[in-house]
Amino acid sequence: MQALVEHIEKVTGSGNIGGEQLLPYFEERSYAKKAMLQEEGKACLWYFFVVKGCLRLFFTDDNGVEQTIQFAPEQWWLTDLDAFRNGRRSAYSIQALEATEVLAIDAHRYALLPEEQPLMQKYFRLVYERAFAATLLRVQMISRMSKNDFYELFASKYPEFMQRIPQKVLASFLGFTPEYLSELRKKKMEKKS
Amino acid sequence: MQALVEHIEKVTGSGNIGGEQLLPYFEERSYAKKAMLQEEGKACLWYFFVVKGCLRLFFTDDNGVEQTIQFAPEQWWLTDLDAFRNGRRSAYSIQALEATEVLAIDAHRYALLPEEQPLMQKYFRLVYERAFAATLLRVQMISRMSKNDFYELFASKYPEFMQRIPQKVLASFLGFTPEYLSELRKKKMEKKS
DNA sequence: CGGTCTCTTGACGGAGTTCAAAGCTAGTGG
DNA sequence: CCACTAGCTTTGAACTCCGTCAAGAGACCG
Repeated sequence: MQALVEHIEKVTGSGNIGGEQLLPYFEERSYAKKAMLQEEGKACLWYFFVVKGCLRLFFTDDNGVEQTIQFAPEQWWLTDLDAFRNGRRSAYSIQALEATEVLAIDAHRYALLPEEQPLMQKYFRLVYERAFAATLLRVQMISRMSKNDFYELFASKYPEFMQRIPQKVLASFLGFTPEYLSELRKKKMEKKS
Repeated sequence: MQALVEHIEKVTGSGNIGGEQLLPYFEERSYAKKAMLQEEGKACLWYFFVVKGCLRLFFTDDNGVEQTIQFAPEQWWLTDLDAFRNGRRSAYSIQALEATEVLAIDAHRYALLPEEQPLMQKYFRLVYERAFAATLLRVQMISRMSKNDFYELFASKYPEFMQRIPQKVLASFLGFTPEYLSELRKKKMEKKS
């Protein structure tokens, strides 16, 4: 809970938030590496805030290949937002990439939260405003840059994060095949030497 | 102003909003077709809510080709959010695709608005929550589908909108060249007959 | 009517995918 | 603590989608 309180203070710029007011809305949970937090096609009941570790959101395409849409390391929120908001079945699965601790909130309490805790109205407004701006940037990256350039940009921006995740998963996130990622890595090594 | 009030009521589910409270925050403006509302490289001072008509957000790439990032038809908000929020120069231009009426708000009043009008806190939270969810879907579309499939999906989802915009602009939004769009259209016509 | 801007057509090339097979690594059970 | 196996990563060849270039046909504005 402390991790969330810190994040709220950081985002809203307010100090002295009583964590105990927020406690009843959430459940604290721990998952082992590779544990599934949400399965494709099932009801989407939870929204997760990552305290420690890392999650990924993915689906399985027509060829049976897992395609990763989003990562959520520490201090990120993750769910199939569309399904969660509208009470639909999730189009995605969520899996822990590492041993991960989360705060989980259900749709009912998520709806109450901003109404009962006014600061959360502001908190979520700012969180989404940022997330939206970041996603717009990503749309641009994906559609304007070559896959090679996108890979290099990602590699230079999040070098330590690349150590944490399997290449296969990274390839699907960046939007190409593991084979091609392998080729890019090879080229890059050759250039450096 | 009426158009914004209706949108606020629709999004928040609240009735009876006093439009006169909101009036001092905004300026009502009209633009002719092809008018520029914002120019690449200049300060990003305004956030636009489209009352009537349609705007587009674009930049000019290294080859001098205009690349369209977003459209904003009636009831959409549009600006370079990153530049607007952080007081930076805009990386994009904004142009009217048709004769367009907007409500414009500057960064100062935009910051005050949710603080002074509590309902707007909720309104913007919901607007961004939706926009974020929609953009995530778009990221998926762009990166997982072939350009052909993406075109067909867009064509089936927004047939009337496609009539409103030049093909060149549509091609850059969908992420490919006008030449290739032309080829796709041809293929589709042949299939239908 | 002209002239410019937009849309179409076709030839060609290159980036990225698919398929198949061989080396590597890491987790598992004995 | 080692050996085995399943999955991950690398390699290479063939192929496909889509961008680039160039040139012609329409469409729109003065």
